[in-house]
Amino acid sequence: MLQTGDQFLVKKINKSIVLETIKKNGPISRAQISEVTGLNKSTVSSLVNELIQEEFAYEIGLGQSKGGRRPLMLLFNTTAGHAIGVDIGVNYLLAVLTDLQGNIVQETMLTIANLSFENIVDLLKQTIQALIDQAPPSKYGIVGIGIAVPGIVDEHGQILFAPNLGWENVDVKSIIQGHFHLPVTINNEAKAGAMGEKIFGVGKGIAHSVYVSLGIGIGTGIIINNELYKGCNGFAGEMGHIPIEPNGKKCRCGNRGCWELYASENALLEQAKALAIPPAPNEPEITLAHLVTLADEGHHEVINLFNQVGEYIGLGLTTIINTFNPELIVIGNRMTSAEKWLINPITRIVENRSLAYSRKQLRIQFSGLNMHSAVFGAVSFAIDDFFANTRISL
Amino acid sequence: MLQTGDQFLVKKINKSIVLETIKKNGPISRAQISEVTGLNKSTVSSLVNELIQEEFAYEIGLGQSKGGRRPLMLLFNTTAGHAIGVDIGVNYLLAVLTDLQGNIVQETMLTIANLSFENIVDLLKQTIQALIDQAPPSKYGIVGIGIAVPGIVDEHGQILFAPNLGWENVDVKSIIQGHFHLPVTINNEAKAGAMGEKIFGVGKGIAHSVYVSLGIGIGTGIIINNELYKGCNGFAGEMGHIPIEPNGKKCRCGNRGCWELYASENALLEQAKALAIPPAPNEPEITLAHLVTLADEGHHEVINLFNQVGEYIGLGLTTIINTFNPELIVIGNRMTSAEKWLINPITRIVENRSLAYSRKQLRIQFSGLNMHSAVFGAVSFAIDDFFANTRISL
DNA sequence: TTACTTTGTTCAACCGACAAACTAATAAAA
DNA sequence: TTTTATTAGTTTGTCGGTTGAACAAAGTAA
Repeated sequence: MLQTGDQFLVKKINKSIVLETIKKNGPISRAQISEVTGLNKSTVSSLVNELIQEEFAYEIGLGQSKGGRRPLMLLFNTTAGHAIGVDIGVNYLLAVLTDLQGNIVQETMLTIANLSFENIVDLLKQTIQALIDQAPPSKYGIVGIGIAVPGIVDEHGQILFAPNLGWENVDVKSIIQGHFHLPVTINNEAKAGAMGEKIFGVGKGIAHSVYVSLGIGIGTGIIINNELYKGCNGFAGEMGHIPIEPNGKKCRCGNRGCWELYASENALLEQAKALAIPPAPNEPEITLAHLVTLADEGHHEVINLFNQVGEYIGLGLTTIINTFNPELIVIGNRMTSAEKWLINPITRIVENRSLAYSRKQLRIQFSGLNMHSAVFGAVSFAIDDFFANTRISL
Repeated sequence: MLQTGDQFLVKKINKSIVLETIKKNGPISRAQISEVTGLNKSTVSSLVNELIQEEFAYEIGLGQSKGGRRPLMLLFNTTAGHAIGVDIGVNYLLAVLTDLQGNIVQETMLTIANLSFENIVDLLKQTIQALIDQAPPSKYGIVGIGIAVPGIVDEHGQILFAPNLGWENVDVKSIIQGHFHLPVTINNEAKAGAMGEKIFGVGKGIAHSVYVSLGIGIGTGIIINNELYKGCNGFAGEMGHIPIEPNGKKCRCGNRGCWELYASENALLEQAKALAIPPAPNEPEITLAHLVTLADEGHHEVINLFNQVGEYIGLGLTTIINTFNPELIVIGNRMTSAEKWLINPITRIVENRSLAYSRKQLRIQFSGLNMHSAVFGAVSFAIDDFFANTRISL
């Protein structure tokens, strides 16, 4: 059964447009909204009044006159409700409580010692409960919980495979939903990162972009027509496993020469070990942070290593550029900390290898969200779902 | 300015749904349409009557009773108008006149001897005029002209670069539009092929698919959410130039090791030449058809060659599968004639190298449209534009 | 013949967007 | 200061579209 049209659909569309306009351009008057959106003044007035009733917007006072009656300025009520986002990393758990515009109210970061499923679920429950307890009272309360995980998630939010956590076929969604009786969305970490950048980061307002999560492995989140592309089963964007070296190293995915074997943090560290580069004095193993320090100190081997890995990153980006002709590529996750040493080889390869046409309007940027892309994305899923579902019923 | 909602939008949506339902499920009664779409009986009745007035649908007679009054069956009026599609190949020009459902009324195929721009434009004009002259009279006449070209086309229909035709920055759209005073759409050959398969071929009804045009070079057309994805400047899908061998052969695009250097018809023929495989007795150069014949006759070297090229094809498909998680990959263009010798290495590589999750629901099919994918796609652009534009005014 | 179904139309009700007329508030000009 | 023009926001009536109920038409089954 297709989505047919009726007056409720019209109202939903227009009300969304009005709210989005207030969110984006606030403080803004009714008259300006009418001008910007093309909607009639009276339509805007009526919709705005409903939004005020529902506490999604409020009047902040009179604005500057432009030669006539002074406008009544409107603002989005960011604290009509709150949302929770969680990023389950391989050895950490980052959780935030935000208002409806993604402003962080409270944040928890903890290191995971015991990787067992039961332990992580317990930590999840405790952390989320703590955040819920700290949420200021509001009209809509906690509107939802978004969770990002480093693994393969299907279209129903089932976690099929998270190798770095040792999980297979686990239903975190039902567990958390059953425990808190709140809407829960589960998404792959790279997809969440893509949405985080799209809503709160450098991807704001950009229709077609690709987020590349360069972490222990590599994942990508693809934004097409302002929406996350999930593919027919939810598995789109597993570009960490595109073949880059046809006869390259064997990957546990079954393929050979996968991109992430050459361009991820893991790849970098393994090669550093192979070169017998010593770890920092007080650490047992070599770390990314230490490699950056060594490069900063002028360590030639390490600088070459970054060059080499950067070139492989650029090679994968070439595939992305020629395939998607995106307006923006955002590079996120742990490897952003080495931006300084990676940006040159990346741009060199991209400029030499990708199609000039597809590259014309392209920007490549490192995430500015400071490792919060995924958690912001998780939040944005929760908030989007809230608006998509609640507002229909009006 | 965003697309706001009003009653006209609602009507446009619903009328489209009704017409699509008739197209897809006809012969069908008003009552059945109401049931299938969820629209009210009276709404359906009123919209159907308008469609009949406009000659987009007609009543074909009474159907079988299901225990009550016999239904009046409706059919889409495929000949309310006609469309023209042209596929400009590297040495041929294929043009068709079809009805509104893509049924071919007339077809012209001619070989191009003189590749000069002026000559091809002349041929285009003559061929199109001949088809227009042969179109049966109808309410809407020729609704549009769609043209597919082997090259890079921007979002405005400008042909920026067609290496195999020797064209750069030519405005065929304005020329043809000015000459015939009909709407003209220009698209890349692979994008057209993708739409052709989506509307008239094996891709019918499939939301996410990728069409791979294996011809002299390689191009791809990406269907996402039932729509062609063009990217931010119209250049998406240039996957012939994704790097497959990082230190491979130099490509004229500036990159190295591009997919099309290893998996296209050209790649196949060049390697055949390198192996000194002799051409057919009466032909100056080796051809694909002849290689297929040799393979059929058991020529080991040629069979190995097909295996090798097929494996490279599979390698690129792996990238497509892991990136897009499509429901369907359609392989089209000239290399389809070697399906028999390519299908095995392709599936072997795909099964060994692509992610099992992403592959679960995947089908890989060779085009059944017999080299007509692109020309059908060109037609579908013309027809789609007609319905998108005409019907708004109602 | 009667009762029940299914199909398609008609008509009043409703809902939302819109345009025009209105009130309100202000700046600039006389 | 008064007048005029301008901008902001509300009110009112109209228009177009979907909907549901009632109805007529045309059938089946017992």
